[in-house]
Order: sequence, then structure tokens, then C-alpha cells
Amino acid sequence: MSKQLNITRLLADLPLFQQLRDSEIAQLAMESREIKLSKGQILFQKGDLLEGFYVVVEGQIKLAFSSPQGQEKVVSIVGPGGSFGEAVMFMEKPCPVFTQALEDSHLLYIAKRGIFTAIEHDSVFARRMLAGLSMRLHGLIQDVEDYSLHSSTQRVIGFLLQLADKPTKGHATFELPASKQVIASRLNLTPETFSRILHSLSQAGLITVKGKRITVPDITRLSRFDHAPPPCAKNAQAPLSEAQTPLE
Amino acid sequence: MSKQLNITRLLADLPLFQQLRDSEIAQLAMESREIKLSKGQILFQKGDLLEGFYVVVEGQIKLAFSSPQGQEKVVSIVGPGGSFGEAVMFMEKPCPVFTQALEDSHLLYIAKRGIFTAIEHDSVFARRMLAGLSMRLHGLIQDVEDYSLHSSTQRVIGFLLQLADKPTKGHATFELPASKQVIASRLNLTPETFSRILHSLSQAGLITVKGKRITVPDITRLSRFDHAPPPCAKNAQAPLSEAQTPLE
DNA sequence: GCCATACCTTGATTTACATCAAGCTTTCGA
DNA sequence: TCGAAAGCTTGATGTAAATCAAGGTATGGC
Repeated sequence: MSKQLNITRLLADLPLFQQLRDSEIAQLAMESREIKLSKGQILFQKGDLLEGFYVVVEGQIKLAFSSPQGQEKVVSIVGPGGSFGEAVMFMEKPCPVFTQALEDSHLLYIAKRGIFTAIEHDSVFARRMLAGLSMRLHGLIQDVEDYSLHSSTQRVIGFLLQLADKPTKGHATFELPASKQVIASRLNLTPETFSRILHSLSQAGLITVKGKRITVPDITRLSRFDHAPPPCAKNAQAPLSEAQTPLE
Repeated sequence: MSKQLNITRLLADLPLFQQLRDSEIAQLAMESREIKLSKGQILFQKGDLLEGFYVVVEGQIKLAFSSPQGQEKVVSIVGPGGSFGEAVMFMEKPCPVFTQALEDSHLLYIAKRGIFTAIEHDSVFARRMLAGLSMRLHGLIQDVEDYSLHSSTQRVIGFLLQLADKPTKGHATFELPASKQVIASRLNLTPETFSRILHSLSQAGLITVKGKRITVPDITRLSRFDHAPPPCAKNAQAPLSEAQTPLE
């Protein structure tokens, strides 16, 4: 079937499956299916059990908690090439988040069985899976660090620098990968606070904002900015530490 | 020689290695060594690369970030049977946390090579490793949920309920697993706030506190406290998305 | 194009928790 | 055994960010 072939091709393009032999890819393809979601559609709910995991071919998926009071906290925004649900699949426990398409999206669903078979036949793949989960864990730990010991301004700056992703110096222009609300939630901020922080960074000349388009004229300068009230120096308290080595 | 045997026995007792064949355990033992730490000793620093991971045989190890300003945030407290460092090992990136013994401790260090060999020879073990990492990830996601959308009182209650670990009803008595400072940090609280919360729960008759010893006379009542106090309850909010019709 | 709805911004006010500052209590080493 | 240090509690005060409240601006359906 051309549909099956299509899936095969999509799978083969994914970094995760790069080193698999054709026969194994074909095997995986048999355990996979395509999913199309339209913007706003919910893929699965918190509490669901997953018998497989998902890869984003196109579009954008939001992973989030919802509290009984209707509050919502975005944990992750997954774009093309990204995947989610592996951990829940391996764990065989209810999923702690729900997932929703932020745009019309095209996913692949890959059933557990295919992955288990691949692991059995290819220990390099097993290691790759382990490394993948490890990366996920690492990211989450970074988030915890961020939430625990950085101010909201620092979190926003960190996020912007990540988007700029020319790690060190120079300038950069890019688009926010989602609506400001969603990003605010991802950063554990209210939309109001996020807006104000962008405004103040803008005022300080560290960035310019036009809709979703952000320009950072001097990445180094942005990364150095801790928090200091530029104009008014009424309260001249100086709790700042000069130990600036934020590079990991 | 008897040392090697000792390690073999310790490994065989760990849940993670339960299903391995003796020959595989023996192989792992050859790649392992014992580590003794005294209270307060640092095992490794943030930024270190790990060529293996650690299992706690006895004692207690703290995983934490430290900020340049000397603040510290405890990410995890690992007791006997627990392990840490797997993710960093698989990822081959610098470790984001440092580790310190909270008590005199006895660990096993297991080198990467042994694990890779085990994965190669036993895909069930590979799956177990994957499930283990997945559980770790799950825990971290729980933490993020906690930090993001629960109040400090709710976090403390959640923590106490976890320690009580008779999930549903009845009463319980237990000891806090570490000093109140450390637990406060683990919960993203200052010691002062933690103390005040314990005090107020105590005042409310929900717990009694005597040093590290906590008694919960009615688990159900404790778990209900602080869960749904806000005024309007009927406000089931739709998720953050454009494609949802708002109520009213 | 026009309207409705969602999204974003900006200001005023509130609040949960941190910080600062003592006292108190337990632990532990000499 | 005593005394210092570390750990814990309690109160007063400060503050970062949330919440409340409009008003402004894109965006998509018809």
C-alpha cells in the first residue's frame, strides 16, 4: 500500500530511527499508523493508558496538566521530529498530562510491540531509546532548576536564548513557536507577567518585539542581564553577585 | 575475592537486576565497585561526566542544584535500593546536579560497560532499564505539576501522604526521611515556611509533630484539606485553545 | 469588508511566600 | 559535662508575581 510506504519513509527520516535497517523500519511501519489532528483537537486525556507513542511529522502538539479548578500548565510544546508518550508507554501507568494540537498536525502513532521488537533485535536502538529518555529527563530537570531558582525574567531570557540557539554571541531574529499565552504557561508565568517582561526587556534595548517576531541585537548582553532597575536608583541596595558563569 | 562476592550478592538483591542470570550478574559485578561515603561528603559535582551510575545500598544521598549565590535546591533524596546517574550516563552530558551523602552511606558504582553488555544480552533488562528511566521521568513531571499548580500547603500535604503510603484511609505514623531543611528545599519551600505549615496543620488537628515523628490520625481528612476551597466550583474551564467554544 | 471572538497589553491592587531578625532547642565534639 | 554550632520555630516586614479590571489589537468566519 502506498500508505504503508509513506509511513515507512516518514519513519526512516526520524532521527530516532536513523540507524535501523530497512527490514526493521518496515516492521515498525506495520505497527504504526498516521494520525491527523486539526487545531484545538485533543489527542488523549490525562489518565489514559498508552499502548504506543507519538511522533510529530508536522504541526505542533501541546502537553499540559489541568487542575480541577480549570487552570492549565503547559509542560511541553512538541514540534516536527519530536516525540512524546514513550515514558508512559514503557511505564504502563496512566498518563499525567493531556495533549492537544496547537495547529493542524500530522502524527505517527507507533505501537509498543514494534518498539519492543526493535529493541530485541538491535541493542544499539535500545541504547538510543535510553539516551532519548535520558535527554527528556535532563530537560525536565532543567525546568525544575529554572522554576526553583530563577526569577521570571531569568526564565524568559533563558527561553529566548534557547530559541536564538546560536549559543554564544552575535544577534538573532526568530519567531515565538506558539502564542504568548501558551509560552507564558510553559514558563510558569501569567500572560500579563510575560507581556510585562517582554516589554521591559524591550525598553532596556535588549530585544525588540513585533508580534511573534523577536530580535536580539546582542545575545551576549541579553544573557548577562540579571535584573536591575535601569532608570530609578532610589533603593541602592546591591544584592547582586558578580559570579556570572551561567554557561553550563 | 570475597569483596567481589559481596558485590555480587548486593547486586543480585537489587530490584533492577532481579531477573538477570547469575552469569550476567557476575559480569556486572566485575564492572562495579563499592563506595563508602561519610555524612556530608560530596560524591560528584555538578558538571561532572559519569562513566557509570550509582546504587544506594545503605544510607542516604541528596541530589541538588546550587546557584552561584549559594542557594541550593534539593531535587531528590535517594535511599537504600534507589539509584541515580543513569540518565547522565546514557546521555553523555555533564551532570546538572551535585550529590552529597546525608548520612554515612554505602553505594555501588556500576560502570557503563557492564550495563551495555547486559542490555545487549538481555532485552528484558533493556526494557527494565527503560521502565526505570520512565518512572524517574514520571516522578519529575509530578514535581513540576506540584510546583506549578499547588500551593505550598498542598505540596506539604502531598508529601506527607506519600510518606504515609497507605493510599486511602486510616491513620499513620512515620518519620521524616531527612532534616526539615532538606525536605523544605525538596518541596521548594524555605525552612520557615515549612515550619509554619507543619504548625498550622498541627493546629488544625490534622497531624501531630514531634521532632521528625509525624502522626496523621485521619489520612482521608488530611487529603481533603486545602483541596477545593475557592468560591466558584461550577466553573469548568475549557483548555487553552482557540478551537473551543467558551462557556456563557 | 465587517463583526465577533480571541489575544495581547497596561495599570491598580492583592497575596503568598520569602526575607530578616531573634529566641529557643537539639546535637555533638572536646 | 558543658558549650558552641546547627537546626528549628516564631514574629515582623518586604516583594515578586498573581489577580482583577479595562482597553487595544490582531484574526478568522461569513
